[in-house]
Amino acid sequence: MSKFMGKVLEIVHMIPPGTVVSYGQVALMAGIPKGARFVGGVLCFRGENSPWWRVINNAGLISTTCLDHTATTQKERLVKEGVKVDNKLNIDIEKYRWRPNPKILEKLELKDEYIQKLMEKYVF
DNA sequence: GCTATGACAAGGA
DNA sequence: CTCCTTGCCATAG
Repeated sequence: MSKFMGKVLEIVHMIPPGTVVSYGQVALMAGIPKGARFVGGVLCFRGENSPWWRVINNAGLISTTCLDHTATTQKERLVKEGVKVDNKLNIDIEKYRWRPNPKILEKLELKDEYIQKLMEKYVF
């Protein structure tokens, strides 16, 4: 397991139940500002032991194509945690988005510029 | 080291 | 919001 894979999984494990994050957010927190696509690959390959269903795209839609983790399964898991998902797999991401504490960001040993972007984009 | 690939993102229409 | 195009990154082989 490479260091980025570990980082991504580590972050996914931190996501609290009932909240969701976008691939781009996870990628940014992992130190890969534009590696959103890579996040999906990691979740498909190593998603068995991670809450992969709390990760959706920035448009608030479930977009999994992984045969082992179907969209319907993801929807059910989210609904079970209290997240509303309509028939079109649409989620009010801004309402359920996870806003990580500064302590967590600090723990990830992120560069200041990444923290700045996270604060501007998601927390602030 | 190079190419192809993927559960994406951002910007324009 | 939807649809299309372009750019991205790390990984696998």
